[in-house]
Amino acid sequence: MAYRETEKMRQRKAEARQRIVDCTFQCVMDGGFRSARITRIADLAGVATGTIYRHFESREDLFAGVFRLATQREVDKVAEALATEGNAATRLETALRQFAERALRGPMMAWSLIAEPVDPKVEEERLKYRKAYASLFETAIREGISEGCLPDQDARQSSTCLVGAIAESLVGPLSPTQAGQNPAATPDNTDVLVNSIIRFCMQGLTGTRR
Amino acid sequence: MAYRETEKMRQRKAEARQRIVDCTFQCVMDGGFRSARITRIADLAGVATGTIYRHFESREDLFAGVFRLATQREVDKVAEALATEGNAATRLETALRQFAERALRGPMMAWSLIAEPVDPKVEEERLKYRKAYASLFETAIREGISEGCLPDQDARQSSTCLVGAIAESLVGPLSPTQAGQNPAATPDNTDVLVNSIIRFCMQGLTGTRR
DNA sequence: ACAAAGAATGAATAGTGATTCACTACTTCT
DNA sequence: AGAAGTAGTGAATCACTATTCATTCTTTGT
Repeated sequence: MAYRETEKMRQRKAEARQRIVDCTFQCVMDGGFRSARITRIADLAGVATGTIYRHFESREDLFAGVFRLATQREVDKVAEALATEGNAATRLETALRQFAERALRGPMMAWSLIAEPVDPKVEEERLKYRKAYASLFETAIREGISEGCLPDQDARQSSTCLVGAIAESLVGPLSPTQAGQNPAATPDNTDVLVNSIIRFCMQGLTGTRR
Repeated sequence: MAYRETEKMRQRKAEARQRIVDCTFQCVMDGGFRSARITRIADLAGVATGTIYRHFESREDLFAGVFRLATQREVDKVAEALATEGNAATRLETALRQFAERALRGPMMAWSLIAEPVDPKVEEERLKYRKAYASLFETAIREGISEGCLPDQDARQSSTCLVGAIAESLVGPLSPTQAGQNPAATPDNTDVLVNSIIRFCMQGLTGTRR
């Protein structure tokens, strides 16, 4: 034998792979999955199109991976918010706010994750992503119930409703309108929007007027 | 001149058009928009593929039209439920139930309307469709507030949350799992599901424990 | 320096179905 | 019956990119 993969090579490959992922990220942030072309990604990453296929099964596969990564970031942030001090209700509120505010700060990516029409494999990831959120919320709701700060309820159902209510509330503001940007995104507007979403959600959870 | 469109012809064309629409409906009910092929639709309707293009600008256009029709049906049903006797809260509850039950009764179509990844023009229709629901709910909420059976709130925001909460709760049960059918759809399960969705929604609206 | 691998390349290909359009068939009117 | 126009046809074309793969370039060990 004469060639054997060495650490240096392994690393170089890993870097290329990372670059591909990063550039895909970039493309999605710019125009969503639909408009992200393999050739464009390859150009940005400084590799040939063929090289992408040494690292990923297919375009869909690459996208699913990137979707999962983007997702993980977001879910982690929410998990973090749920892991702070305070009673469950407060923590849930913080987490919901985190979710909404982050989405409004990176609208194109958020739209892609929440609402952009995507290929089946990516859609599958989206289902998982939504379930991940729901699971986090569900756990917190359970804690709230045993803590006594939330009334007894179907925690799974409530968590699903939370995810839906936020997602739907964001779809309008996030949807990329063809010409120009949304008028929405002032920090002021954001606050008002987020607060009223949260109000509904917390009422739904607590059954108490806010 | 020698040929002039006559009533008979107009009618025959209208029938063909209708047949095309109906068959598209059928295809979508079977497998969603993505898998609905123009050739298949043409075959079912008993016309040549070219004929479809004498009636519709494009596939996307045809689909958008069908989406809108399907939507109209659903929205009308909800409007109907909101137009019955009783206070606004009760009517809203009825309407929410109507929405959810109808969706679970025609799961593939409901999934296509609510969550299937679709082309941009169709997605546009979906946005309108969701707004249509939200508007209906919004009006009812306003009525509820002035009737005094609902507390003061941001009616637009609450209505959006309602739509989101229901839609999200249905996506799981509706999603076509590749192999075989969902275990979900017994009438019994349906009731439990629908009731818990409604509970959350009504708590969100009223701020009162149910 | 050379041989034996593997990695990278990117022009060419391929798969998919929507869409076209030259043609035929039909309707209407004189 | 013929002229003039319209509707219907469906095989051929087109558009679009993801994907391939024969070839070239690098790396590694002797």
